[in-house]
Amino acid sequence: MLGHMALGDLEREVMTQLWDAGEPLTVRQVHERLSRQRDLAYTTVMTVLDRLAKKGVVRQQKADRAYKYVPAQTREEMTASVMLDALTSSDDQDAALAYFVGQLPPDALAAAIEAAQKKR
Amino acid sequence: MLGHMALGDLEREVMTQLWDAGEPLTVRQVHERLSRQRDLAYTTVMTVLDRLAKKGVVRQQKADRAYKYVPAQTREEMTASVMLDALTSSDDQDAALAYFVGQLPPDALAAAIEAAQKKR
DNA sequence: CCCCTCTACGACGTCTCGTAGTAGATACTA
DNA sequence: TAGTATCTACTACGAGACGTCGTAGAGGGG
Repeated sequence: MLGHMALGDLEREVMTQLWDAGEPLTVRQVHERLSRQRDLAYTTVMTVLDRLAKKGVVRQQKADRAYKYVPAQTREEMTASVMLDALTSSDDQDAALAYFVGQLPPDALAAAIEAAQKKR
Repeated sequence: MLGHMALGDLEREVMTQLWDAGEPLTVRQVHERLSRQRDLAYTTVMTVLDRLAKKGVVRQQKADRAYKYVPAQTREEMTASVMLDALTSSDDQDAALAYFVGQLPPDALAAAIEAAQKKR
């Protein structure tokens, strides 16, 4: 159930906070961080986090009284998932991948391959 | 304005017809082809084509009385666009690309690179 | 016992999308 | 010329996603 639904703007902002934090955050903490830039009700943030949890994009872990929320995937994994989804749900995977690769700056591609190689 | 809005299911089916046809089609022609598999009103197809045109995904060309519709991009281009969009709209392009590449079957990647190379 | 903090649940407006009907223009046809 | 078929334009409506909150209720701390 993790695949291929798009996140809304606010949902993406919330994810950004979670990723940037690097550790599980409570609703209150996310709300605080977002409040530096926007004016949002506490419950709004709660609702969004709840929906993200239902989508499987974040996980909740009970911590004391409150829940802490943590992304189910890293930023890169999520981005790569979306790309992979686009690719595999297409009827022309080979051609599409070729075209995609062709549009990439060649050095970026080389760097990515090397980085991927090193990871194994 | 061509970037990054997702197509619905029916919209995708219509695009498939246009791509498969390989030539501009009228509403009627698209409707006929879709009717082989589904039961749809003529105007439904018209609405969808119209919306696709407003999104810039297809172009209309006046032909005689009726419009003909033609995809603005090839299948591969569209798929690659979506992938590229996901990548560039991310905060971690390098890592995401590396991760993506790492998830690909190695031979698929090699084949794609070769195909892309040959194209220039 | 009262207050603060959380979560649970419901609500409402807006947009997108699937689905379609009706009206009006144009053209073919008897 | 009057009628019929064919197109586009415009409107509509229900469902689902999302942004945005409010209220209710549970549980801990003074």
